[in-house]
Amino acid sequence: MATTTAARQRAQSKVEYDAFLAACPSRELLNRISGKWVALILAALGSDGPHRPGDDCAGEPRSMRYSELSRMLAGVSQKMLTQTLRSLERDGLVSRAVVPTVPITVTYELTDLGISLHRMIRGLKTWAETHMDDVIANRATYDTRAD
Amino acid sequence: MATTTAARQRAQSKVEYDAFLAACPSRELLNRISGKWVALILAALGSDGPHRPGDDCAGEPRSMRYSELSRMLAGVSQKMLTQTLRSLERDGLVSRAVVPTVPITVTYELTDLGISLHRMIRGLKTWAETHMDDVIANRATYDTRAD
DNA sequence: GGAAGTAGGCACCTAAAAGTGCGTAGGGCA
DNA sequence: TGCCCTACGCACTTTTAGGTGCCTACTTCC
Repeated sequence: MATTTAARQRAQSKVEYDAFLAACPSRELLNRISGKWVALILAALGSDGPHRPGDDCAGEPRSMRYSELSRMLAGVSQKMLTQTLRSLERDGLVSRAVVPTVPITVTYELTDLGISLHRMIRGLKTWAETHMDDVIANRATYDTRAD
Repeated sequence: MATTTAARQRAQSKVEYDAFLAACPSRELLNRISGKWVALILAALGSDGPHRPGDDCAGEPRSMRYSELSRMLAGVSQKMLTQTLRSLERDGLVSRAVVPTVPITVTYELTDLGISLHRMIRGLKTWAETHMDDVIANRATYDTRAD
């Protein structure tokens, strides 16, 4: 007995929509880069370090060691750094190289795909720097208005 | 007694780094757009609906009603739709207008700032569509290699 | 010979985001 | 006359990203 035909219809389209969402490349990209440390690592390997406020951050991509990254991204835990680097390596965005020096060291570097992504993120950063002030301002007026 | 001087040094830089992160505009932008429904709502109001696979999605921004959005984004719960719309309105990215028709209706529309953000997200979407396949492929090879 | 660096692994815990379910108040409609 | 529509609000639960702490083996330095 079809007590609720409209509801049934909606449930169906919801299932389809969820399936669509799961396969959506934009969605996956957002999931990929919205991790707390992903953008930071990409920025560090792309040589626009967050600790130089003055420069315009157009450095060459370079390779960095695990401990070097750990010091640069001062707030990151070892677990999260390892985890994030692994997932980035898995996706072919960074490459990992073990160097058999006296104490063994590991270096990480952006791949071509990673460099491409890093450039896109730089565009995102540009938008943020030019427009986020407006957003913050709007937020403030909205909050005071709601008093 | 300074048992661990290096550790103390790291703790200090961690605090500074965390403070830096909290104020970073790029970080805030990522937090803003990485919400599950944010990009979908922006896309819907910007008229590149996710359900038209063929077109190149260069439509005009248009205003939509709450229920219209709710049907288009079939998977969204009413709570999340309201919550996300509110936060977008708070940030000045969409505008809300109550229309006193027979049953009261509410329409939402992109502001100029919202349109600007939407254009940037479209660039992100372009990157995703051209490169995410590679990422998925890399992921697959990595996983099989790790067997 | 204990501290510190080398690059992590493993288990548990927390806090925030998202989902679920129920209620509203007024009206249309079969 | 009892259900559905409008656009939500509120309380509860689930999921998961991220954090904390403790462990490894080996080596060098003081």
